[in-house]
Amino acid sequence: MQKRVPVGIESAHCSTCMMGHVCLPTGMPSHEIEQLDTLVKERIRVEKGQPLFRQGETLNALFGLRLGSIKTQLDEANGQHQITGFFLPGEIIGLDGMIEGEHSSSAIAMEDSEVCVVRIEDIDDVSRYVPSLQHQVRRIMSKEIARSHQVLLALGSMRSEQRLAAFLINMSQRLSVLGYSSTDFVMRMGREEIGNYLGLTIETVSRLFSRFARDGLIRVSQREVRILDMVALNELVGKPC
Amino acid sequence: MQKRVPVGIESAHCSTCMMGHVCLPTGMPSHEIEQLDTLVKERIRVEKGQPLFRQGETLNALFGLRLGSIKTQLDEANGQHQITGFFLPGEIIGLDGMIEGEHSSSAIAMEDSEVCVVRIEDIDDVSRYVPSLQHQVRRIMSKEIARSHQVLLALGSMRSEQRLAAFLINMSQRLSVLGYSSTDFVMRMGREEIGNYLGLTIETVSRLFSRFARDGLIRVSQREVRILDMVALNELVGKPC
DNA sequence: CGAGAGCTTGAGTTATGTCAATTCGTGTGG
DNA sequence: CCACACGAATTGACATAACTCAAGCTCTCG
Repeated sequence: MQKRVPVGIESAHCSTCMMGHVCLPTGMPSHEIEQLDTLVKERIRVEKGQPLFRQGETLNALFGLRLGSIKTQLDEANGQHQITGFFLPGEIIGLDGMIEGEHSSSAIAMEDSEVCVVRIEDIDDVSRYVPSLQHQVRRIMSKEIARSHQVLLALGSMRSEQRLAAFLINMSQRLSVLGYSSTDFVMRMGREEIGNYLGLTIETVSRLFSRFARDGLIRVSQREVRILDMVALNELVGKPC
Repeated sequence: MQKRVPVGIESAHCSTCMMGHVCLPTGMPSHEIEQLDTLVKERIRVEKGQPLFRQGETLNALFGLRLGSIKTQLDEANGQHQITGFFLPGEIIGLDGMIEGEHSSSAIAMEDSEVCVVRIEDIDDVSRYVPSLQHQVRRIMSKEIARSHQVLLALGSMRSEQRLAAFLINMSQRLSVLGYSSTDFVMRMGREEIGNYLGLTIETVSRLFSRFARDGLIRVSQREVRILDMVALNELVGKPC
């Protein structure tokens, strides 16, 4: 069985896609969204653990996550890596590395996933008659910059418990936008991945989950989380020292 | 005296600008660069310590740094802040926050500086007849994403000495592109700012400078640095543990 | 020349990492 | 269906990198 498989394109139209309201077309008027329908010519299924793309590969497309979850990471020469983002359905992957036509990070599926392929040159074509598409792309890139600055803030100026609290709040918010419960969810990533992302060891992450649970902030069992005291979590992040 | 002053626009043409080769027009053919000459209608001088813009202000332009140096930072409710970038001449500021038309960070001059103002709507106008301008903007935004991911890597997975080494290497490289010596330069930021940026305290940064000097990697006096052993610095970053 | 900001250095504390042992959970094969 | 095996998570004891607090130094600028 292949690891990275094109799938039928029958319903690959932005105008009819369930994710439209949280994906690339967010906020565009419906008559313009229809004009995006030529944009996605291909969809790809990626198996859990397999790469959507690898750092250094040639880049000619963006990917809209339709289903599943994907992490991006910088791979270092010494075999280490730093996770730079966890992506949920509706989010766009591959925005870095539009530089010299080469991906500057790797993207790996955390569960069986499916992405819409949006080729860069098609973006240019379509935006000739849908100028607002340019705005959308800029908006999304800008959002990615702002997002990574937020992570920077966490890694640069928060203590471990604040980082994890911020992480949980962030997951909660993004999942609730997708229509899931904001208090009750399953994390798609393991402790090690959380630790790597937050610049902490797996043991520290584990201890923090236990402590949060003991203090009544959350209930946690493996990857299932229930947030019991969102107010306290927010206070933890907002009021340091 | 005003803190943020428009200056004469006499030579504000990208085609004749000294910074052209490292700024927005990088890599564009000269006949297209000429078409950018309508893009910059205004230049602004910002005094040392003064903001070019503040987090939350309305955004309608990007800024190309012409002269001086500027830092960007996220301001937190509690008065703290996290520096997210140090910018040198030729670099573009204001790429985050193209989201909801609001700056998501503040930009503050670290010395008397001067920026070219590029209004967003002018970008859209001009790119109608200079399509490659879109590519440039995407390229620059992409680069900013990749850059912040690199910082993320530093904060997430490097020890203090590696972070400082990476910082020095990065400064060295960027300055040499600007035509300055890559081994001998003056840092525009103080110890506190370096510490904030790298997620370290001022004392740790100071001790690291002393240690690097003692070990013969650099010579340092206040903000003047001379890199003596670039190889060792690179090894420090590349080969952890 | 004096004052203040910025930097350095030392001594002691602490948050987080490291190492190691144990438990839990899930999937596999007998 | 059970038992085993393996990876993931937890927990404890200990080590240490980095922080905090504090004192003193050194530029710079007025």
